[in-house]
Amino acid sequence: MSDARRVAEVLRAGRPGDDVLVRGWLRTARHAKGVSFLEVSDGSCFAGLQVVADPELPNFEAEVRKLGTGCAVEARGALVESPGKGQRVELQARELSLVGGVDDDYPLQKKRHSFEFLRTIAHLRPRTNTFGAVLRVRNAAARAVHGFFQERGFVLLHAPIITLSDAEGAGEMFPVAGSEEFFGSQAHLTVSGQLEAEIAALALGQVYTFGPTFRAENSNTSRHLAEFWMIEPEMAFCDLAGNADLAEAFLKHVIQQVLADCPDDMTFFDQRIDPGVRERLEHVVASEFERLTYDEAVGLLEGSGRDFEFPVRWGIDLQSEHERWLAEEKVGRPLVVTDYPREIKAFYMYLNDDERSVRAMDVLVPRVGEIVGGSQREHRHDVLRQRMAEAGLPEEQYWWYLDLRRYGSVPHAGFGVGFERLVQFMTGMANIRDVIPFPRVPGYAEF
RNA sequence: UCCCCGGUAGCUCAGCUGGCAGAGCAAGCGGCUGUUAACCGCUGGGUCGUAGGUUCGAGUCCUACCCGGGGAGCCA
Repeated sequence: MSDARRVAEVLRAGRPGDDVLVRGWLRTARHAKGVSFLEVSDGSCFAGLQVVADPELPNFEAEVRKLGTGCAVEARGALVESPGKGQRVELQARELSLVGGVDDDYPLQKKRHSFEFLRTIAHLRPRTNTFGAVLRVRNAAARAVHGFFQERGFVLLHAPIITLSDAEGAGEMFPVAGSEEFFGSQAHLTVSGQLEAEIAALALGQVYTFGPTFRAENSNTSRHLAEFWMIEPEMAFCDLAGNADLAEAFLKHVIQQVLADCPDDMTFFDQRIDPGVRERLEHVVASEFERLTYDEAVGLLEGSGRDFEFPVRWGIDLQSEHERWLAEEKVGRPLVVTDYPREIKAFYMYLNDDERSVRAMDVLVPRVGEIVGGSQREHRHDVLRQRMAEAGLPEEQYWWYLDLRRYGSVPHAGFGVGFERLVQFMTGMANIRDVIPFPRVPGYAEF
């Protein structure tokens, strides 16, 4: 049984005089004439613990003096108040042993690396300040996602990853090799758990999925991945307004939790990655989200006096430049745009009485644009059949989806959130490939 | 997939109208009584993304391809 303590706990609660054992990896080693300073990080928090080693150690000359960045060490000794600046306490080593050395071609240096380079060494980048912080924030966000839904009585649904159904409109799918022989039909990796979530919502009332999804789209951008994690709540007896309210509460809850759980990591993002990100997040938590219909949004855009690359007229889908103008300049806070033209949205969205718009919604936030997309679903059997016919979809393939509209159908609604987009928004990281441990993008699936 | 920019030492980059391949950091060695991305000195380190082409001569000019970045489309 180990009596080792985690650096986060030692820095928070350690008292001078404590006898402490820590284990971790050296961020940096500073060797002066008769003393060595080792910064030991174990990943438990942003900061490392300064370990002081002096010549009394039996292995001082033979081992300690040769320690460098990346070495795995184990240090035991007394915690003392630090006479130097930069840390409250430090560990005066009584025993210091090298657990694993590093070859001299260790690629991580005690200096800034480009994120492009770090991606090529994804097996080592979690040891950097930035990726340690990203992974801790990602963890806190995932915990907050489950916490939000669990507190409200939502049931977690494990949607299938291999699927025969083609969730229309979501994008290109990865085919599963050998699926024809094995399953008797061509199967693909899922692009969305929404249709299965609807099944569960119409039995359990309120459910959510939180799992990997896959898009074979040839998208080369800083906001797209071929494999990403998506959160999809689905609620029975719920309309579009209730859906928007849930999305607003959800975003505020997750952001608030991350700010509370990861203050040091957020300070780093605020100072070094994206100045102002913390204030932006606090603003989102504090503000009421604006609600606009698509008609109103188009009216505002047309009256903006701005010369957009893509001209605005009723019927177009809103472009990135339009979304950002609305969120950043016109409204200055998150907003929910609802009731889009039927032609630009999916077949399963509820058709409004005007018959030209559907009950779709997008949540737009400053800097990122669309972060949540959802809708009230079409629950009327005859209307859904007609919409599928217009979209050219075969009823045979969606027999069970149509069945749900014949047996106890109720109004229901839900939305989807890309988890990495959310982490991007919260950390201010510019490229989505740098907020997932092992990014999959066109031409690249290493690690 | 489209438009623009880039690829030179382990990393970050400089290299002019074509003419001997450079710096800082890292690494190795040495020095320095308490450092904070410590500091000082010395040494080693190159298929200039790949393949063709032009030229007496190509890191530099041309073509194709690969990879990366920014933007766009698609979307989450």
